[in-house]
Parts: sequence; structure tokens; C-alpha cells
Amino acid sequence: MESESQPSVQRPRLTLPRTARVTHGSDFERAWKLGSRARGELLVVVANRNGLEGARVGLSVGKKIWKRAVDRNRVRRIFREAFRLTRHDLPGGHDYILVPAAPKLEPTLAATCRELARLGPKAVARLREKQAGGNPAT
RNA sequence: UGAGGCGCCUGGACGGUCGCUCCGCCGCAAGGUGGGGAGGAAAGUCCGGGCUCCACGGGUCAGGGUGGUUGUCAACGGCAACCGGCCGCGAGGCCAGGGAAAGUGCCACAGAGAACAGACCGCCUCGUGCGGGCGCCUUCGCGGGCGGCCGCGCGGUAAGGGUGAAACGGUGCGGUAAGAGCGCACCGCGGACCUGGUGACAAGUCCGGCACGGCAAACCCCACCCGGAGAAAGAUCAAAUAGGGAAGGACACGUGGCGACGACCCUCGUCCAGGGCCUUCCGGGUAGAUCGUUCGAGGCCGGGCGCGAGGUCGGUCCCAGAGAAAUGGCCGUCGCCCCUCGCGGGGAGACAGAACCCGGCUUACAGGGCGCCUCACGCC
RNA sequence: GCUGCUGUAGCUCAGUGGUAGAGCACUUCCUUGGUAAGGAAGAGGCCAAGGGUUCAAUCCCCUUCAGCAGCU
Repeated sequence: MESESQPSVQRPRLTLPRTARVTHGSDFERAWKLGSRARGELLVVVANRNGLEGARVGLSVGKKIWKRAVDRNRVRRIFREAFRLTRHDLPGGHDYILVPAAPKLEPTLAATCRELARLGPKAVARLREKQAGGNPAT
């Protein structure tokens, strides 16, 4: 944590512009159809190639998870903040759809960051495996 | 001091830092900079409107809603004041609160009787029949007469008991064989008149003599109101692909018509084979984009009007606008609550998240605060 | 965003303004050497919650809470 103040690695600023968000329904549908998944304690990560430079995030928090809109917003904001902090450590060129793993979880930011950093690359690796085995052309 | 009633407000504050979104300015751009950024319920979607599109000659019926009166309002099933009923010692609270002498229907069980009422237990001995025994009078006696008693029946009665949610007015006095609106007084009920009030209604006088049980959130009747859908409404722009129309061109020999999956027929002289391409423009329109989309029956302050809901005049302010959907993360100080005698320290922090916009209603809500009023006790 | 439907025994469902029922399941007994089937008896319900109308509400009315379905 304290090593971040070192100037040795020139880290980019931790922003989250709209270009880093999945904003189209068709992108979501492609991810559900073609993407690979990795499941953890708190969240499920669905990864799919997007043909762009950086990583993008999409949030999918359904009404079954929490009944109240306040709680759903809470989960969304934690997921979004976790992606903002870990976004440059994840493999680029992919869309990541984040889904709560189970109903009525109360994720903390630190735990979500850890899981996202672990599950993101895992899902991307599975995607490569799948595409190499099945269809070689993208 | 304690217990309570009513109305209302608030819903942590400040700072640093990393981000998000909208607007203004600077910049070719990347970006920089200044400012705004959830609620009283944003909720449920129970009502009412604005707005948009669709439908529409008028009337009637059907269907739905509302239901004291007068107001208020853009409108309402909201709100205010008043009226009536019920509850509370009281401040106050609650009420779908029109019509049951237009009609239909229902009122279980219990009970004698339940909607043109009824007579079980009782009560009565005025009337009447039978039986029993008693007293008195009369008779030698049998017998007869009179009086009153008991039982059974006819009869009278509806006060009392009992049943029920409800029993065909209530209480008291008179009256009677016992009783009964049978009579009287008061109350209730009904009718008429009159007074006050815009009105709901209230007060008063007179009369009637009780006739008219309840349920319309049962059907229904009466009065009034209501066209449908909803911003994913709707409007504008508009790729790619396919297809439609028009013009021009190229290729080709076949072209065109009727017609039909192949046949066949007609026209130019017959038969066979085959082609249907390119460019430009037009219109519809999908993905997508933009608008609708936040200045409004708006907030705040003040004046005068009204009991009040509210209305009016003047001043002032601009106060969220996303779109797989911003309003968040981390840190610090103070404040509040809980644990602890205390210092210190630790923990918790309600209900809940805008999606076209308003007016209400309803529901949820840790804690804190304000105002007015009532009752009880104590002291002066 | 809008609309509709359903909440009754452990489960699946009836029911209607007047003491709430059926089938399966459960308990006990009989039958059998034993089990199943069969027979007999029994238990189990604040009819989703809160108000209101009514003499009386599972039923009628209002509000709330769940669950399900549909339209776009």
C-alpha cells in the first residue's frame, strides 16, 4: 500500500471515464453469449474481447440480489470503485461484466478489489483457452 | 410535578484528497478552471390534473366512481369551516354521513313469537262451565239458598320472567279483576306552522297517539362526475444490409405483352440458349443520435383580504437532470446516542435512492426540537 | 413504466354473510410371521396482516405485506 508513493513506476491516474464503461445492450449480450466467466466469493466476472485498447466495465445487479434500490446502488458503487482502482492491472482489450455472486451479500471495497484482481485475469485466460481450442478466428 | 391531546420542524456539521455527472468560460485537442448535484417521504401507485398521441356529429343505454352542507382549488375520492351522530371527565378523536311509506331480497341459532307478530312460564276471578270441600241460613231429614276458598277448562291480558343482535315506543303517576297510550306529564317518534341560517340544520308552538325494526361497504333508486392510452407517450435526423420507385448509362440479341413456377398464346420473320449490371436521386424505415427534459398551478421575503383551506399585490432567486443509468471511496476534527464511576478508549448512526412534471392520500422512519391546549395533585 | 391474479391444515385445493371441508401426509389400533395395501379412530387452522360495515366477516369495503403472471 505504502509503495504506491514511490515514483519508480509511473502509474496512470485512477480515473474512470465513460469510455471505460460498457454502455450498450449489444455489448452486454455479446459478453453473455461469447464471454468466459470466473466465479468468486463476492462476484462473478464475465470477460469478453472488445477490440479496443483498454478495459471496460459493465455492472449487472438484478432485483433478486437486493430488493431495495438503495442496497443495489451500494453494491454497484463498490463494484465500480473496485474497478476504478484495479483497472490498469487488468488485461486490456476486454469488457468485464461484474455480477454479484449471491443474493444479499454486503461486499467491502478491499475484498472486492482483491477478488477482482484475481478473477479478471482468470476469466481472460479462460477466454483465450476457449478461443484457441474452438474457433481460431476472432 | 405527573399524565395526556393537537399542530409543526429537523433528519449531523466542517475540512482535505482521489473519482463521477451537468452547466458556464478558456483551449484545435488532450485538458484546465468556476459553479450545481437525492427525499420528506424520491416509496406504494390509491386518486386528481398538466403534457403527448389516438379516437370523436348528437343523444340514450351499459360500465365505473363519488355521496351531510357551504366553500377552496387547474382538478380531486384532497383540504377548510360548519351541521348531525358516536366515543372521551376534558383538550379532542372517529364517521362511505343521500334514499328502507319505488320495488326485490336477507335476518342463522335460540325463542311462544322475527316483520300483515306472538302466548311458553305466568297474572286475573269481572264473566262463564264442571268438580271438591268449608262457613252461615233453612229443613225432622233428603235437599235448597247465599257467601267465600281450591283445582281444571272456556275467556281476558301482554305489565313481569325467559330467548335473542333486535320483541311493534321509554320512565313515572293514575287506572283496572289483572292489564294495556286506556288516560295524563316528560322524553323519543311523526306531521303542520313559524323564527333564525346561503345551506346542512337548529330553536319554539300546536297536533297526532305510536302507525314507520335492521341491512343499501345486498340488488337497487336518486343526484353529480368519467373517451382511450401513457414519456418505452410523441417529434426530428438517420448508417449497414435487403427491398420499393424514378432517371441516365452499359452489356446483350432477342425484346415486349397476356399469363403462370417451367408449358402455352400473341406481336416483330421462326427456333434454341440466356441475361437482368452500374451510377445518381427520391420515399418509407431498423440500429443509433438529438429533442421532449426541466422555469414550474415554482421557492423565499414582505404588505394588506379571509375564522380557515386559500387568494392577491410587490420584491427577490434559479434550485439535480442521468440514460446498462452521476450524486461515490478514503482520511481528519467537532457534535449526538450507547458501554464505562470517571479519564481514556471502543461501538452504533433511522426510513430510505430522482427518471416527464405537479396537487394530494397512504405507508416506513433511530434520535432531537418548537408551539398551543386539557386533566390531576401540590404550593403561593 | 403500466396492468392483472392469488394468499385457507405439513402439501395440493374446495367453500360460502351464520359452528371451515376434501384428498394425500401424520399418530394410535386392527389385519399379517413381518412390510405394503386395506379397515377403524384421532390430532392438526387467530382462513396473509391491520382497520371498517354488519347482530354476526374466510366471504363485503379500505389500507398494508408477500408471491406469481402479463404488456411495452
